[in-house]
Parts: sequence; C-alpha cells; structure tokens
Amino acid sequence: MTKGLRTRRDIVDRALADATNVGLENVTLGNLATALNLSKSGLFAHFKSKEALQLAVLEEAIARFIAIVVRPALESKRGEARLHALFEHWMGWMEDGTGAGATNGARCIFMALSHEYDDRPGELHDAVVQSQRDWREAIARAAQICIMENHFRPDVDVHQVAFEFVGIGMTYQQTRKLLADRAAKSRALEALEALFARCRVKRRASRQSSGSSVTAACPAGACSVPRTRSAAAGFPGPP
Amino acid sequence: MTKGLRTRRDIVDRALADATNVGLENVTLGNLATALNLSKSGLFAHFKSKEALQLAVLEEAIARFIAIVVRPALESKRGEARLHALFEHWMGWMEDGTGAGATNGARCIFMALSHEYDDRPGELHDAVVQSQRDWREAIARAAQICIMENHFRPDVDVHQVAFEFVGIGMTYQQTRKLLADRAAKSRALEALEALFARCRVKRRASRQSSGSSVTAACPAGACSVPRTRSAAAGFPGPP
DNA sequence: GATAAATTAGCACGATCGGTCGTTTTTGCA
DNA sequence: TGCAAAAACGACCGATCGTGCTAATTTATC
Repeated sequence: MTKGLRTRRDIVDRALADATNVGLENVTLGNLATALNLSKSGLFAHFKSKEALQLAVLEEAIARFIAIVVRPALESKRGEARLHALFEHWMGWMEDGTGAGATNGARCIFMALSHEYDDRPGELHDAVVQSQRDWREAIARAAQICIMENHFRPDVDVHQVAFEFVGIGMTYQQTRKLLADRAAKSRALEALEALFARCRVKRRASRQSSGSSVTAACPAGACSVPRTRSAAAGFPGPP
Repeated sequence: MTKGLRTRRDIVDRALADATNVGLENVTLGNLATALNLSKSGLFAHFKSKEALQLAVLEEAIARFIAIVVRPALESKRGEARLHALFEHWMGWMEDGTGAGATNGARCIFMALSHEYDDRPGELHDAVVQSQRDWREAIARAAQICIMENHFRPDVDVHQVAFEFVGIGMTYQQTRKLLADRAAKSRALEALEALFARCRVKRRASRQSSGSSVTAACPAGACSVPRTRSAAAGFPGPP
C-alpha cells in the first residue's frame, strides 16, 4: 500500500517540475517514465488517463502555492503588511517555480495553465479557473483586513485591489522572464506601493473630494468576505 | 507568381485565426491543409519548415496589431487621449483576436506566445521578445508625449507607466476570458485612470510632498524616446 | 516462507505529427 | 497555342503520442 503511493508521489513531483519548465501540456508520459526509471505502462497504471495525472499535478501545485505563498503570509501582521507579504511571497514563487528545484528561469505554472486551458473545456479548465478565483479571493480577503485594521479606507473595492494586484504580478513575471529585465522587481514594488497609497486612509491630509481612488464600484454586500466558503474550498483564511 | 503568394497569404491568414483559437503550437499542418482544401505537402511546399510558417504567422500578427491597435491610436490627440486610445484599442484587439473572424472568446495571440516561447530558444522566442519590447516602447513613447504636452509631470518614468499599462491589460484579459467576469472592462478602465491620475501634473492642488507617484527611477537619459530606432524596427512613431 | 494482491514491465495498437520525394496538374509567359 | 516553371498532389517515412492487454515481479500479510 505504501509503495504505490510513494511512486505516485514521485511521479507527480517530477511531472510538476517538468510542467514548470516546459508547460503541463508538453509533459509526456514517456519522458516522465524514463526520467523516473519506470516503464511507460507502469507509470500509466497509476493514473487511468493523462488528464488524471494533469489534475493531480494541478492539485499538488495548488497545495504548494498555499504552503509557499498563502500560508507564510498569514504570519505577517494583519493589514497592509500581510497584503505586502502576499505579494513578496508570490514573487518568490514566480522566481523559483514550485519550491522544488526548478531550472533557471522557471515559469509560474498557473499563468501558463491560464493560457493553456483558457478556452478548451474540461476538468482541467474548471480546476484552473477555480484556482485563480481562489487566489483572487485570498487577495481580496487580505485587502478586506486592511480595511478592518483601518489601513485602507472603508470604501475601497477589495476585488478591484485583487484585480490590479494580479496585474502587477503578471507584468512582473513577463518583464522578469520573457524580457529578462532586472528592474522588474523594483517596478513591481513601486506599482504595488502606488496601489496601496491609493487605498490608504488619508491622515491629516487636506480635504480633497474623493478623486480617483478605488471607488466603491462593488455592488452592495458583494464585497463582504465569504469566510465560510473560503474555508471550505478555497485558500486558508485569516486568523 | 501571383497564385503562389495568394495561397500563401490564405495559409497565413487561416493559421493566424487558428492560432488565436488554439495556440500557435497546436496549429498543425494537416488541419490547416484540410481546412484550406489543400494537400499537406502542397501546403508545406510554401514554407521550408513549420517554424518558417510560425514566423510568418507572428509577422502577420504584428502587422495587424499595428494596424488595429497602434496606428488608429495615432489619430487621437497627442497626450493622455492618445495613451488612453492605445489601451481602448488594445482591449478591442483582445476581444476580437486578430480583427479577422475569430471565434468567441478569442485569446490575445501575443500573450499566448509569451508563455509558449518564454524560455525555449529559437527565432520564435526572439521575435516574440522583440514584439513585446516594441509594444512597451510604443506605450512609453505615448507616455513621453503626455509629458511633452504637460499632461504628465516631467519626472514620470514612462517605462514604469508601460510596465503597469501592460499589467492592467493582462489582468483584464484573464478576468474577461478565463474568469468570464463582465466587470473586467470597467475594472481595467478604473485601474488605468488611477495610473493616469498618479502621473498628472497637479493643478491648483494643495502642496503635498511628492508622495508615491511614478518616481523618476529611470536612469538618467534612459527615459528619452529613441525615435530613430523605433522608426526603423519597432512600431510606427508619433507625428 | 507461502500466497494473494499490488505494482511494474513488455509489447503492440491506432493515431498524429513534421517532413521527403517523385509525379501530376496548373499557371503564366512567349 | 506551346512550353517551361510553378504549384499542388499522393503516398510514405520515422518518430512520438496516449492507451490498452498480459505476463512477470515485487510487496505486504498470514
């Protein structure tokens, strides 16, 4: 009973590492088998189909993302510090890939998956969509805490924050990896700081009629943090 | 002489349309041939290799991007209006794909290419990198004009603007297509407006010590607009 | 240590891929 | 209209893909 699960774990490990290097769709059963000193059919026996393997890989990637990005950020102080930590850990994830040894210039597997399965239907597509929804929800939750801690103004639209948050991360990744621009990190941090500054409560500031600053475009009630649902299916919630 | 070029154009047309639907790497010679009522070898004869076909497709995509996104924006008034038009046309491109009939929910071929060829070396990779560099340069150029027109403060880092500009576009695309969120457009426009607001010259405003607003992190001289180079290899420049 | 179950290997299949080659059809110009 | 060149065809190649099927091997339990 133990042996089978052990090799299965090895397979998923290796498949995930390969996926972060060449893309999940380009991970082939034959290459996986030879890399693990297994026969192709012996490897295949652990999953009834390739899609099952891919789903297992995605599941593992999500688990590692939570362990490497989401959970460590929960150790930061509630509010802006935690939201900032979330971004820092995300950048670390994008550099290293999955935490397990990925070759130089690893890609973020989720961004790759977002484009590989953005239209063709199937379980993979649904799982990828859900993972991205959960990720944005985790960001929005952290932003909501910023409001509760009086770091952000109460009229801040936390989903707008999540929208722009992931935008900065995506352009950071392209700038760093595709364009090989060393300034990517400082650029991303500057953009993030600007986003935060827009959301902060104005202290001792001059009266300035609202202006443009994350208007409360969120429909009434929709911005509240869905604690129950997130605890059930999404990423780990705040303490 | 004419006939050959005509079918070649048809092939590239169809290949580009397919690429925006299933990704360039998944465009197969056989499918292309049957779709165009050609034999596989007859089609192949027009290109000595598949990579040559892919390069031709990318070239065509760049030409259409210039025709659909960049050039029309040049008809808007210099300054912020033009920069805004650039984003609006870009969103239109992302919705429609390539301007030629793409199926519902088309992808932006450049974003897909950015992930398909972000590491594996080759001519395709280089061409994709160059296209993204040119795109950012075009944005930065438009931002530079905003400074010249006194819409933006002179210390604005135009490459930082380009960095965040593409970030908003990328998260817009993911929000719209993968997450199928109707609010994507309004979110993107709000983020863009916030970026602009950060860059604008402050009129009749209260004295507020700079704050966080696109600091001039660009090394001296590097932010100047490289008119000569852009006119030669990049996208069409400003009037 | 025997034995049943779980795991792996070997082999082959149908399909599809990019690519080659010789032949046939079509084109464009004299 | 004739004829060389261009273009399209059809059959085929070697490789690789995911996936079944059966036999051999290893594991875990009594």
